[in-house]
Amino acid sequence: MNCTRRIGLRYYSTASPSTSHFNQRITSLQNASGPTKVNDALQLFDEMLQRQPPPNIIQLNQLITLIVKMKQYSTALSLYKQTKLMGIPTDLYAMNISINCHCRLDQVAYGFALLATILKQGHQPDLATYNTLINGLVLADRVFDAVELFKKLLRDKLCDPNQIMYGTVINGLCKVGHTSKALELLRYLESGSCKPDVVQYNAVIDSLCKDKMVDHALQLFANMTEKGVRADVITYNSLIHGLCNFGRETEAAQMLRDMEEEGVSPGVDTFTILVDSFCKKGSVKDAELAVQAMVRRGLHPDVITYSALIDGYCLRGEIDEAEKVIDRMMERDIVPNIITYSRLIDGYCKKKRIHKAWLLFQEIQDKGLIPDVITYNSMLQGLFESGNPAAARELFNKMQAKGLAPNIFTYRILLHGMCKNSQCSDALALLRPLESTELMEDVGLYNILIDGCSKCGNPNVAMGLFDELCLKGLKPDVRTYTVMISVYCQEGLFVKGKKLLRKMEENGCLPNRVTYNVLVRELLKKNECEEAEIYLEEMINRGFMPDHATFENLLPRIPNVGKDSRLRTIILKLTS
DNA sequence: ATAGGGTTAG
Repeated sequence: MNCTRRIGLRYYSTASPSTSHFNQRITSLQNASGPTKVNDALQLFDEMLQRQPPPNIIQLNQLITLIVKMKQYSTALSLYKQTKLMGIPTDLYAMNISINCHCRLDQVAYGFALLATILKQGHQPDLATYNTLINGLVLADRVFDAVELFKKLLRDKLCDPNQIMYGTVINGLCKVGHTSKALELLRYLESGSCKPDVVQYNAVIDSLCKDKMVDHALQLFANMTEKGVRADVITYNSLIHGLCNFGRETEAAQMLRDMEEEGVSPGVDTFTILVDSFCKKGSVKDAELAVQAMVRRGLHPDVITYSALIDGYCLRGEIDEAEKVIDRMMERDIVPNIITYSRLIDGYCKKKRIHKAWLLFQEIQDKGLIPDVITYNSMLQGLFESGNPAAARELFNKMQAKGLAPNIFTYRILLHGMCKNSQCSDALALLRPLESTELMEDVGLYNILIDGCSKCGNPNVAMGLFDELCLKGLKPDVRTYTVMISVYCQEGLFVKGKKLLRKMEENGCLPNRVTYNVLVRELLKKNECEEAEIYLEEMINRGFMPDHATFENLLPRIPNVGKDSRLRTIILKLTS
């Protein structure tokens, strides 16, 4: 204790007065928060650069790190450019921070260029340098390259990887869904001298949850605890999220109690996971209770929490309650963002209150908020469903004019809407320029088109689309097969329809309730009663009930009393 | 004494 103090004194006594003054200001900025933080840091930076003698690189690195933590990567890089212009010598820390900034800006190549600079200057990159680059590759979705770099470092003995580097690789493997590889690496770490910490476990636990293997995740969590690695709030968040995603809210709530018992404080996001999950399940009541529970702990719901509530109320059609949530936000000075409003707009559209939706859509733009693809998608769907395809088309054009790229959902909404309004040739024309893009790799889009063309009276086009999809190597799903069975039957091609029913099973795609209903209904419509009977029995044996529309076709065909028939027996069995 | 890894909305 005495010793450190003496060292500290010596440090400050040799420093110039301005150095300690700047140190103080950096420290106070590190603890600060608020909207002026970036500007304050920039101002301090300017002051420091104007000082003679120039500030040391350590202080500048500290300050720039602050900027990096606020995700202002390009600003950080421009500050380094300035220090270079001032002739202040750089160091490896500064280089590493710069590499990280380039990686975060999706410029891994620049990162590697800086590595070359380091080497050219005869310096030795360190673990942080390499790790930053590996992570940069991971961030750029080049996990394979990241793993290759890691292997090369091992092979050429360029560095001795530590926990953090293994963690980066584990995280990368998880990101691309190679959870079992990640788990393997984790186990390897456990057996070695470089023991994994909670961060590495978290990556795998989260990945297992996303792979729908929540129980495995829970097991790993237990493993980890046994090994003396304490779970943190992120571990619990992942597990609670995983449990909620599979309807295991009760266990999730228990997990929350457990974590508090273990002395890990849940954060706003922990509760928001629960709120969101209850809302999606339709129980806003429970969601509101979760909000109360968080407030009781002195935590305050944020934009995300409130947005989840809005979604919950909209889902139940309780749009008035959703509106009230906006008021609650305003009272607490929480500013709704584009996602908040998009959910409300979607709620209005689903309630067929298109006028309200449109007004809000305009209003938020007047406020300076910029609608994103999802906002537009909701509006487009709303316009189509309220019987205004022309306005929808106009909005689509406007969105493109604004430089907003439509996504696959936009096209699904648009094509569905157009086909429904007998504009399937326009729809096809719209897609022509997209033929070689990945948008046309979407089975959902084909399903819409096939169904649309057939309903517009173009069964041949529909059949052609199905062939096209198969030729492309896309995998038809239940909906594709169902629509095609319906198309074939409508065209009187019963053999083809029946063949397709068998083929879909062979392809590992089981027919569902809709498939059978469509098949039976179409056969009945075409007076193929014996065939219909066969499939009716099959569907019932598989536990599927005829739906309303099938029944309507079925009832007039029940033979009169006294006459016995299979159909009659089936129906009696069903109605008894 | 300044750098590198993890969760998180539609």
